[in-house]
Amino acid sequence: MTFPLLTDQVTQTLRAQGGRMTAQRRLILDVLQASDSHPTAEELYALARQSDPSLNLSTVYRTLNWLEERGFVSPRRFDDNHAHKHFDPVQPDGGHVHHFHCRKCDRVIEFSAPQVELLLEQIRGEIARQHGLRVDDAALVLSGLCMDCVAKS
Amino acid sequence: MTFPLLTDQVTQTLRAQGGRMTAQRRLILDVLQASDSHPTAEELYALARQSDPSLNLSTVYRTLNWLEERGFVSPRRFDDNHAHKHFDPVQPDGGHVHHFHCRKCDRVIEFSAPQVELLLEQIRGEIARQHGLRVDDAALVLSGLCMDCVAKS
DNA sequence: GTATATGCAAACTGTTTGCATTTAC
DNA sequence: GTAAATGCAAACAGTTTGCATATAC
Repeated sequence: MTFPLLTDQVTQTLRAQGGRMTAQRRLILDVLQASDSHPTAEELYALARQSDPSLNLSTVYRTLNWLEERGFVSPRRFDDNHAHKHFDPVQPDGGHVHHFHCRKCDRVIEFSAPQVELLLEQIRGEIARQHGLRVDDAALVLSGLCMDCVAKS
Repeated sequence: MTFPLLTDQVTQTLRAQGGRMTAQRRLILDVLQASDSHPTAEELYALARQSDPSLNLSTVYRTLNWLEERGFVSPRRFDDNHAHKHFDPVQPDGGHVHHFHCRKCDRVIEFSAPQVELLLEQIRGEIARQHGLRVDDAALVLSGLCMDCVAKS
């Protein structure tokens, strides 16, 4: 799951926008590319410091933000600790609610449809079989434009 | 999407575990129940303080954690700001990678299968049609036990 | 040479914790 | 009366920012 072109692409963008390819950025990109473990900023920092102990954590954050703004990396959140959480009441019937997040107005819309549940069940089975693991839960987060924002555009 | 029984259920559990139903807890539960906006702890705090300005933020956190531990509320994370992020390289072909999160060893396993993509496509269409919105992206996070942890148990 | 990045320390946000006081049972 | 919950302040983790210094172009 590595993309040998990442550093090159970034260098191009950098050039196009009057930015500069520094040793730190190159290092961070290398580490990012070499890693398939979804590192957090801190983990990436620790890895990169093995090569350059003088690297600063804020440089890592600045670089990651820069990369994210330009679509080179995408943030994911898996762990429930230390995260900015939203709390929903849990459904008494144990049924599942999934979410749609409008990227324009930030609205969150819940949905749950039997057909969706059925399809998800197939996916869960598929993945469980393929990887030999046990799937207990499936969280689906769709994103796009909600009805209101679609109407406005 | 409200469950009138929430406060009652919590009271029962509380009783069963030697806990106490306080005015603060009742207030937090009421606010949680009345709200369909997926409030964060801070938002919930702000809402609840309208009824009881002496309510403390740490009480809100403690109550939410208590509720979460007992399965009464479930945390969700939607916003990319202020969250504990994991960074992945974005795939150049725009293809999709989904994730499996082992709740025991915290390992994250990527997967992407054409069948899954196909099923997700159906879900996206279904939801888009049902709600009249535009779905640009679908993030699927499965969780359970990974192969290693299954083997160990 | 100049604009851009860096390192460092200090600030900031969201969350947790220790402890004395209050309160539900 | 006693164990459990609260309020408060202080600590904590992850992230951002201001500023002087260094460096890519």
